Amino acid sequence: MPEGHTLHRLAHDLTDAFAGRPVRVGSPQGRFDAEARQLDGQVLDGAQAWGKQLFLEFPGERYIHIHLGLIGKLQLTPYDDQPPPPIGQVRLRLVGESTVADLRGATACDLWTREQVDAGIAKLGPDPLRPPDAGGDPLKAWARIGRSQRSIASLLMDQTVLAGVGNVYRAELLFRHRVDPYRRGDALTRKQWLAMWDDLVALMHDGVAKNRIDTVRVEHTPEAMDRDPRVDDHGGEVYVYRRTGQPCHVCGAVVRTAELEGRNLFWCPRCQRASRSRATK
DNA sequence: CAGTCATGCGCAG
DNA sequence: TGCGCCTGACTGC
Repeated sequence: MPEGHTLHRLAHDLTDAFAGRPVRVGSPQGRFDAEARQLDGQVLDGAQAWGKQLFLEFPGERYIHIHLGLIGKLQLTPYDDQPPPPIGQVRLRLVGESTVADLRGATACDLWTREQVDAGIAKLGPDPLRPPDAGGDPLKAWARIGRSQRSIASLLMDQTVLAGVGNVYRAELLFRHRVDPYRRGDALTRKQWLAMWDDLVALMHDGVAKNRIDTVRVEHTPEAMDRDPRVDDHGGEVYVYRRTGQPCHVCGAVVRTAELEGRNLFWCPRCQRASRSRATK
């Protein structure tokens, strides 16, 4: 679930459901209790995402900073009469007029000052889901990528290079641009990078709108190819992500996987032919 | 029904 | 480099 599109979608949905009115803030699990008490009953000003970081803004320049990590979820549930009782380890619960939001399993849920938010954002690279003049400048990422000997696969997942891309968008972006995951950053051209960025902007906006990651072009959809749709918990239609051992939708070669920096990498060895300058990490 | 693994990342060692 | 976070879908017995 949580790549950048998930957090931006949550920011939008939270603003819709809670902003501009008093919100009950609690921590049924207890771990965020002291902080929740300080915010309980205050008006939520709004929610914003930057990469995979989510910020809920309260009066007095106080922000709830949330990072879902790998297994975290922020679940919004509409209710009519009474909010349903919390289930499991709910670290943060927001209750609005007709919506309840429950946070479980997150890596981070802290109360931050404006200075902490600014410092946190300053560490992040540009976010494809932000406007070019407000944090979405692809040249800031290129300044790092274009002179790096590290692999493009490693660079794409480095949130200080660009913010919001996770393992699915990484694999799919590299496939769509026929780039070997191990190609060195400095072996890409500026033009190639800008084309990848533009594609990422479109893919991730589509992800926000649909709340899932679909990356196959129209000619490679299940309907167009007369094949079965994807059925696992990921759900989206993709070219290579978690398709190890299956035939590439484009060329039929067997999709490969390898571990890189503790994460699985997926690619088609034929469509994404290895370049001469391959990085080792 | 126990075990595995996952769209992430900070920190201990 | 490996663990913690501590959810939840899927797998194999």
